Amino acid sequence: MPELPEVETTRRGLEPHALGRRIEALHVHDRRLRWPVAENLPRQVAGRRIEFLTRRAKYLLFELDSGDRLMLHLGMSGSVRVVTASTPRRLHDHVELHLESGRIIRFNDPRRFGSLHRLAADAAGHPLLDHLGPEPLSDAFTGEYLHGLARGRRGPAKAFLMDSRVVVGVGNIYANEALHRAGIHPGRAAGRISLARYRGLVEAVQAVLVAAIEAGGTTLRDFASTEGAPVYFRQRLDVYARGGLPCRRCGVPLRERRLGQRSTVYCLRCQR
DNA sequence: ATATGAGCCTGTATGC
DNA sequence: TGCATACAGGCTCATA
Repeated sequence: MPELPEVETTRRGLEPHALGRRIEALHVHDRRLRWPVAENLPRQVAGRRIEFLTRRAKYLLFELDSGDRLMLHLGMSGSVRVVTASTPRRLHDHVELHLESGRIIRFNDPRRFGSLHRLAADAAGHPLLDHLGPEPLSDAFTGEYLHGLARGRRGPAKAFLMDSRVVVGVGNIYANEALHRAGIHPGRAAGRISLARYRGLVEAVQAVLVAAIEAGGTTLRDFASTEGAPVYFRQRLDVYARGGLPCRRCGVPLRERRLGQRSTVYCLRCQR
């Protein structure tokens, strides 16, 4: 499932193929994504040039010379490949961005939890972006910030960390990893964690994300020649999907339970 | 206001 | 072997 590192790696892989290119056409083969793709989208972006490719949370933003932005979310199972017209379409290739270079950016998404929107140049914002918290790798994401926001909250730390209004880009895998690294029990009330420990959590989140982005960067050299982005990076994970296996730090078997409808793995001894 | 649960989907793994 | 069922999860929405 694409988390922030996968999205960022996708952005970097796409950038050399997209930047400065004109969009010849946008083909939508299946509109039924997380939200239906607007019917007039193709004609709104046809002929526009891609000036920048940026990222906000897990959204990829194609900034066009019209001032509009194309906003692509990979959802859970989405991935992108750069191909040419001779590459046959695969099952679940829902959207194609045909570039004047002859390259095609193909979006594949079996579960269709992804989405594609247009942000109009004159629009102030977008409902999906307006309430997002800070980027985890930005200066705004600090122990002080988390500690202050958590005041009085009784909900579990893990849910707090995964709340996109608190901080974006921390999905289930990296929430599990970061909490283990920071020694915080995922079920602990968010409001009952000290400032010092929140500082440690921020460091842990950043370390885990940076490591994953670097792993992605080495896995993936060129989108066109590697047939696109692998959805998963084979990064070493300490706790995720390791329930019952020994904790890498202390050796005690890791616990696994569901917390907030999500699989949660932690060490009873290292995480308090 | 915060907190919790449902639901969108389909590929994969498991159970009978 | 086949079929049925459970599970995975990012995100928003509805409800407590």
